[in-house]
Amino acid sequence: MSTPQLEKTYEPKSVEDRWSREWIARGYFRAAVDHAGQPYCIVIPPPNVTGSLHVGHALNHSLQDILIRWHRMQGHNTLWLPGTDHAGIATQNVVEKQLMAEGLSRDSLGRERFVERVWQWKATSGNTIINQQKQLGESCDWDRLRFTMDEGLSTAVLEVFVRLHEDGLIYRGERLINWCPRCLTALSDIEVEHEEVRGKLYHVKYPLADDPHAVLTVATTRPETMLGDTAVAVHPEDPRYRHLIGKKIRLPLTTREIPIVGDPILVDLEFGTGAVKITPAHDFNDYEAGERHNLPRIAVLDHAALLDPAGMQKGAVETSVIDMLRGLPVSKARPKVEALLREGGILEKIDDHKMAVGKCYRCKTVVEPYLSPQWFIKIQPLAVPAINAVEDGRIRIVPESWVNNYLGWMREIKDWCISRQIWWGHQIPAWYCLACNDRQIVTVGDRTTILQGAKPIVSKLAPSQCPACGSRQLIRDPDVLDTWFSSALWPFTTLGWPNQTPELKTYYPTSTLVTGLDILFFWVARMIMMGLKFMGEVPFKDVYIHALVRDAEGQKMSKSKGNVIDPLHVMDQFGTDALRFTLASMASPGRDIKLAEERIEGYRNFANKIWNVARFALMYLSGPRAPLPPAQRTFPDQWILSRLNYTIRTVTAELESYRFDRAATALYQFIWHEYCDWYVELIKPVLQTPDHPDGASTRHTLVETLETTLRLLHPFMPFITEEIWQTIPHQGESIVVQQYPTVDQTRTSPDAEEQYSLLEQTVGLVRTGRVLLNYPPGQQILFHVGHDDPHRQQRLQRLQPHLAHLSRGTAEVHPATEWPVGQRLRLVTEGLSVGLTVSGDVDLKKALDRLAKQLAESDKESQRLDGKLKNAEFVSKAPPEVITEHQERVRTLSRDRALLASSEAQLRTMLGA
RNA sequence: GGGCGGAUAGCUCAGUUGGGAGAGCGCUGCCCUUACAAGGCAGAGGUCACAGGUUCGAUCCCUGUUCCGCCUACCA
Repeated sequence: MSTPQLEKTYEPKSVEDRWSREWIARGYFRAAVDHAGQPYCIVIPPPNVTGSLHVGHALNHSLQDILIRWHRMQGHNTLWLPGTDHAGIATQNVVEKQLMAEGLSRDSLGRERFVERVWQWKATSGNTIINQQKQLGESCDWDRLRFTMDEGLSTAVLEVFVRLHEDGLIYRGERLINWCPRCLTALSDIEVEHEEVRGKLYHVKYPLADDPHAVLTVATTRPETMLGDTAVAVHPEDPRYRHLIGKKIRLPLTTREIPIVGDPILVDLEFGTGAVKITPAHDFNDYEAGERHNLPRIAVLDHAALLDPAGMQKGAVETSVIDMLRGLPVSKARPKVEALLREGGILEKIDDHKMAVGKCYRCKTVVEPYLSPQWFIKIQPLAVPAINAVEDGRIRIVPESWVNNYLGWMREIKDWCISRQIWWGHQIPAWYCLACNDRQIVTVGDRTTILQGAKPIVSKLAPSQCPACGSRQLIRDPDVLDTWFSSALWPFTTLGWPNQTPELKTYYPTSTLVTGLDILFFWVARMIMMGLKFMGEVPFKDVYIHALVRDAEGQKMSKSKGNVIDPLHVMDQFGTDALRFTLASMASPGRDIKLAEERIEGYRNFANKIWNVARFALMYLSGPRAPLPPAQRTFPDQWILSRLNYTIRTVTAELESYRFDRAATALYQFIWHEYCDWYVELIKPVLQTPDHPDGASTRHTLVETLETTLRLLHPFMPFITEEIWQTIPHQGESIVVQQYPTVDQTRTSPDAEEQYSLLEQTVGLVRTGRVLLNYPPGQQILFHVGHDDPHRQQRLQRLQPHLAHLSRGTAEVHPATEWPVGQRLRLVTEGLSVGLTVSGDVDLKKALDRLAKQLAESDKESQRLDGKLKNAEFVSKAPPEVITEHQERVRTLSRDRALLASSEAQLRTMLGA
């Protein structure tokens, strides 16, 4: 009988390519509503269509694939739904860069041709990450691949927009919003990254209007915005200034006078000078203060964050100043203003000052508060149900520590600015009648602005005429929606909503959402709000939040730092399974992952270990195999089955609580240190003896355990498990669709486990003795073993052949008191004695050191325990079982001690002789 | 400013009802023993950040301190 041969080392590359194609071709990942089993569905966090697989994706996707493969094997009706996100700003940037290289620009093409161009780009480059995902072995239903700009999803976006508008939850208005002067678009609050910088605090003396010699000194970090000041605020209870409230300031560099107002919210008595300038058009706090005091808003910066002559004119800035500053960016204007103030003798001082600046999360340009008409979602009515869903447990966030984070954010959530001034995305379904809005629609050059107050006609389809005046002259709102608007709908639009599809009925609510912390607010919170609003049900039951992947030093990976670990490179070098297993094993909750290549290499070695133990099994598999009931099998077989059962229980329980790290550790421990290190060594004598009476049963256990273990491991290491599984005896066509192992109590054997503990302890002692006496590993030795406890003494008797084999020698099993007289080294632990014959002239120094050390440790421990037992309070208050345990330990220690001491004495005699 | 998380072996991290401190990697020594040198065996290495408190007993529970990380915030 010929058995298949495996190469000596595992070569992942060809195996992975072959199986990732084959699995898809055979349709194993395809879901169908009429499949048997309870539905289990995950929608993938759609990566940017511009993206390529980075290690964060690798982690995120590996964990999802583990969950999905696990549930598929458990017989669930499993759907993992893949897709990509159109990533408005990012994608537009990519294509614009391409155009620039061709000497073209977005504006030169015009909107329609530009959008066409982006679609072209998507058709050629948009599948990069999808192909890489397949390489990672992701078992998504690829036939259901979705894109946020698909026709179906786009219809859903229109539906949602119109319904929210009808419900009064979407409105348009002029507000101060975050504006990226490079992307030339609005951003939502959470698209702004705050970064602490060292800035300066300028103290500027503002003269009073009715007494130019009296001044009020204000403190500001942005002196150039003073041109748009419309008031100065002091605290109404500030004895220094409160008499000034109601008076006026002559605003320097302008010809304006502005009022002094009292504002307890804006002003902090302790900070700066206690007087604050108010610039409602360029600062969020000032904007609100302006509302409270009915102040005008004067914008002195334009949409590119350049000093705007028109704005300055409106602000009555002195003509010479306007000429000096016109068209300058803030960075250049600030020193000029500073110089002007200094010349005017009104710059009191400049202090160093720590402050936070907001930057665009896409391009890192400093974001400006910018006054402009935008679309918003009134968020409070959506947030309340989303808070409830988490509070009452309909949604479980894992790890739980993020719950408060979520709730805190949701309770203070502000209206969501959803309009973006870009071209790539879902264009807002709103039209304006030119006739009715002639005063609100202004065209300057080729730039049309729809001012606040214009009346939009919101509709899924383009209206043919104005319902008010019947005019057919309509223009569409040029803005597109925030990308997160469509991804907030992802869990139900991907399943066919707004159509009531069978998929929607079967798989919604989805089971688990796996994501990184960074998009908890961007995405998760919004999906919950939208899911509850439009489906009336939570979008998923569990949210598992995993860590961030950092480099080995704990630094965030970034291209500019050059410390990125490229998952594709790593997969190429060490194998995909090794990478996946590494990421899973490091996914401990609440801790970031510091990824070093050595770790991946370590798990590459693990894969190789599995490969080789499979080779071993194949090598000895010829011959009959007999499946006896567990109780009738040999001790090693009973033991490994018991351990296997324990491992199945552990892995399953850990996966149920999303402890991928502990599940991975359990698998590693079992496979390497129990199956390979001990079980395989224990059964070698049987396998290597032709026609051994236990041969048939042992071969069966060997392969049964291996096969079960492969299934247990498959979600973590899909490729190698499939490859090996195919070569060993198995039923079925692929491990992908086999049943996940379940606990079987008949496999558990406490007796075999006890037997094993004694074996391990004994063999360990003999091997230690070997090293102490410098006996080479290959040399056969004679040794005695005995135990104080008669029950264990009997066990040793039964273990005799295993002891002899694993210790490479001849084992004499007798109670220590009956050992024949002779020169030997005796090692003792917990009542177990092992004696190695000392022959020839060996160096006994190492052995003596070891005995001395153990004696010292034993004494120390005895003293500690004695101390506790002599403590009356301990004896009276500690639970009885703890006390007896302590007493037992003291007894054992003193018996061990006596034997060790006699052994030491004997060695000394031998040395002296 | 507020909130959260972390501090355990040289490094990365486990440690779930408080009672003898663990793993992986690295390191040291001995071995090419026919599954595997990407390996085997043995071993060294830890006042569990610091200070108090609760308890018979604390790595674990409580309080405070220090250091690090993250999130969040309108000190101009």
